[in-house]
Amino acid sequence: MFRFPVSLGGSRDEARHDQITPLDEHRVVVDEVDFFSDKRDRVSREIINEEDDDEANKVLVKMENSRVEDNDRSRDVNIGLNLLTANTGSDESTVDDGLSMDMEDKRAKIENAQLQEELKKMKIENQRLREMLSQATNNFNSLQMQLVAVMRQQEQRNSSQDHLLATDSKAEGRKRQEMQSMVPRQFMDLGPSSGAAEPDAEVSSGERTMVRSGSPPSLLESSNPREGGKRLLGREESPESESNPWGNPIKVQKHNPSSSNNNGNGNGNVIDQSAAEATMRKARVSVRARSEAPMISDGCQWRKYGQKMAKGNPCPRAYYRCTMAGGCPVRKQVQRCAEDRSILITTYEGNHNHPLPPAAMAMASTTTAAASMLLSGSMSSQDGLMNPTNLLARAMLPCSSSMATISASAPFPTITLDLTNPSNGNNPNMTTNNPLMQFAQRPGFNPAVLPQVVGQALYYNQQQSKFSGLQLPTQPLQMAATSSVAESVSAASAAIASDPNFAAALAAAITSIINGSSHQNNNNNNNVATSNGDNRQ
DNA sequence: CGCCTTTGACCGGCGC
DNA sequence: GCGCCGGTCAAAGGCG
Repeated sequence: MFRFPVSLGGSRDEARHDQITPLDEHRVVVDEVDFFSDKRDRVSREIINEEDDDEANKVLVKMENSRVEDNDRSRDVNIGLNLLTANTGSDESTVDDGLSMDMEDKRAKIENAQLQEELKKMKIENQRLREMLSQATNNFNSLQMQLVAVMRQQEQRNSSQDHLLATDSKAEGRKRQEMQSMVPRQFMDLGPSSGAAEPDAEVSSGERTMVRSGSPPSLLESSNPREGGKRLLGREESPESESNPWGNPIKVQKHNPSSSNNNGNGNGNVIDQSAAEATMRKARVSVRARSEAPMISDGCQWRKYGQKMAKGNPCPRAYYRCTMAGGCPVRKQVQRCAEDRSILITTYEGNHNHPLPPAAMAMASTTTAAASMLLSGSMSSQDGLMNPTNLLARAMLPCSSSMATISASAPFPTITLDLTNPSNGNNPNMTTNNPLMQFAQRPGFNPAVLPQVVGQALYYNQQQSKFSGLQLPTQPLQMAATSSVAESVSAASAAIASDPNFAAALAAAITSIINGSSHQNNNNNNNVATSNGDNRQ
């Protein structure tokens, strides 16, 4: 299972060999691999599915030939399919010279029937692999972030060790090492790969959700049964049993008053991880977008389960939960902005525990990335988590003064992605200067796409902020900023992989980030606070 | 009939 | 302890 990220991110052909070789149905595999290519291939397959069998074969051959330049395996399969038909004809003509045309027709019909069955099998297999791809893509994005975080921590640890040798006592250095080494474990435990790689192993008999829905564990929840114990069976897993589904971190601390100070004893890490997981469930991604529609379309199916009048806002707040799979913990709140009712504020919580359609992948990745980011902040310091200086000034602000913010006033960590016009911004031309904003305001833009990129970029920058700003306070800010830019590009690349249509605008945005990085160190964060003003939860 | 929305009630957290 | 508030539940009704 851990191969999925590698295969998706690296050489595609090698990955195919790894996974395909054991299989006998090489035809199917090639077509499935083509699934991974892009939407164009998907459209091609849909066309194929609508064709008659003979026609389908022709079209299929045509499509594979079109990809021969970059895919030798396609050629192999293509040849295989042709040989199947050609050999049949040639055999009959050479060996069975005396056979009548009826016999040939019968054989041809049999061949057609066989091909038909094979096509059906291929379709089923394609469907299955498409779901696997969705899962793997999601896992890949999260794993990639975790890997980079772990690698950077390793670097930071090395540098901090040097620094500590000169300044700190040995005991202090050991303590810091312990604190730092804790975070990567947390990341890995929280990673989606663990849940996706061994979903069955993670399912405990007491997990009502798993039993009920039969779907694989959530990317985040997958780690809960292992570490969290009973308290982690929140409402997202058993909605009827408890009232607080996401386990307020404060509450966790109440229940575990010695949590953060117990690193010394054996339970310290477990308790910290529990608190972090609770924080994870509380992590929110809020999207502000101009929309006349009651909801932005994010590819998921939602069911409204409540509506409340929020204080200070004449517009009611609607509560939705994901209904794409039973027991899915993902919920969202939709509310119009009090100041500008054309702005729709959609807040997402939780992570899906089921395969997602491609259209929904963006938001799922966003929530995962955001939760990881917020968790990582809470692991080291709530100050670091809530301090927008660390997070936003280093990558986002050069591009947009109000595009993404961390809410310090909300009772739980919230990332706000502002895709609206900079009504509160200082630069009225930002809409035209900011590539992301340009993309966000193009017709047909799905606001759900942008958060994926921003969330991942924020994650990386938050990581950088945490390590440089909090654990290594003496490190020059310039260094952190430079590094964070590179990682923003890395995070953005992952997003491109999942949404090719966004590549152009994103590339421009990243360029903007990089170009602006030289100025960002001196930027103040007034815009952050301003844009965050109406982010009330 | 099943699914969805609506809406009042309920519950827990939090501040005073 | 009390009240406020956010979040959720669940009954009732609508809709296809």
